Amino acid sequence: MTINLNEDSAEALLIWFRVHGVSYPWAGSSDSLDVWGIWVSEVMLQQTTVAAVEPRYRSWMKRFPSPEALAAADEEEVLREWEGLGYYNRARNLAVAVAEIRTAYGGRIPEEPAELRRLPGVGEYIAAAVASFAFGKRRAAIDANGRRIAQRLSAREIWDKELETVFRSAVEELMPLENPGEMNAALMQLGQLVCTPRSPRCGDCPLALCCLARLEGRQESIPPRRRQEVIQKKTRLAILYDGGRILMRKRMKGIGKGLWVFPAESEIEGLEKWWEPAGELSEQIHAYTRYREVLQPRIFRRNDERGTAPVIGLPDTNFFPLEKLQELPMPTAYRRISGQVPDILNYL
DNA sequence: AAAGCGTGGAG
DNA sequence: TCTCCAAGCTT
Repeated sequence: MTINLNEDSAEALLIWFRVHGVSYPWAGSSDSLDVWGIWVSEVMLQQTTVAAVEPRYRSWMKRFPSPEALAAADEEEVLREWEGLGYYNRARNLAVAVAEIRTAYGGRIPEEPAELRRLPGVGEYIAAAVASFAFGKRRAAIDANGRRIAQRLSAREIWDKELETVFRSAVEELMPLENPGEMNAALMQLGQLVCTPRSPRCGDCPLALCCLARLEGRQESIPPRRRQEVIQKKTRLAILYDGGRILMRKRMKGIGKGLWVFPAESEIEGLEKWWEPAGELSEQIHAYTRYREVLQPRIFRRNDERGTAPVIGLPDTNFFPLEKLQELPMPTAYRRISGQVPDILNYL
């Protein structure tokens, strides 16, 4: 197997990057290395688009400008700040990692990839990215962009250990001694702007001449599309309103762990006995991994205000005053629902 | 080691 | 509207 990367193509790539590359807020300059910001950006950017990350990165760095600031925050607030980005374990891992850094490294973020790699939430990619961007190490950070580029350069339909080894050593060999991270950034942005998953702009590509997929006209079909079926679900939600407070449930495991949600009607013990429907809110779609769930929220109020307290029969729940919902981390679909609740209450 | 983990933007 | 998939990691 071959990858036709040489000094000339690497040079062409870097020149392309300097002309067409985009500078993001997390790009540390050589004189003001912001290690923390680079790390945060890498975590946010995993499986998440640059467009979605940019505004959230700014607010996160404002609230948690240093590892210490994050280490001092409680989980609820950390998740609230992460809300909307998804994959909430990333935020939890980051919080655990900064706590470890405080105790094991005296608050100093380690420079060596092997040490970074031991922190929770830091895998091969992020370790290499931080080491190269923040500390100038010659380590290839290979992400989805890099894999796609490698597959197209070599016209291989599968990404395997062999291709990884060949590509990694080729990249690391060509990384300049001065600012080697620029090579990683160049590859990623090439994948983002030119060597895109669909309709790659080969006419603008500095590597077009050494690309086998392009040579064979197979750039559109490498890598092959993956397709998986979407499972449809429909869930009725119970928004229980009692004495100015709303019932919420905290998810303790699985999807949305640590986030607060409105319980499903089916989860409430004796719903008809204690509660009466008082209005409907508009449906919301909660799409996650391979599910597409339609949420149908209904407001309920106590059918007998003077009776004994109703049985909820559901653990990890609590009634919160309306203003408090603002502070609870929720999945975004539930956040949209919570935004409608005050309007409905005006009619009660 | 295959599957779980969220969401929004782009086409 | 619908499909694809993104600067991955963990178990």
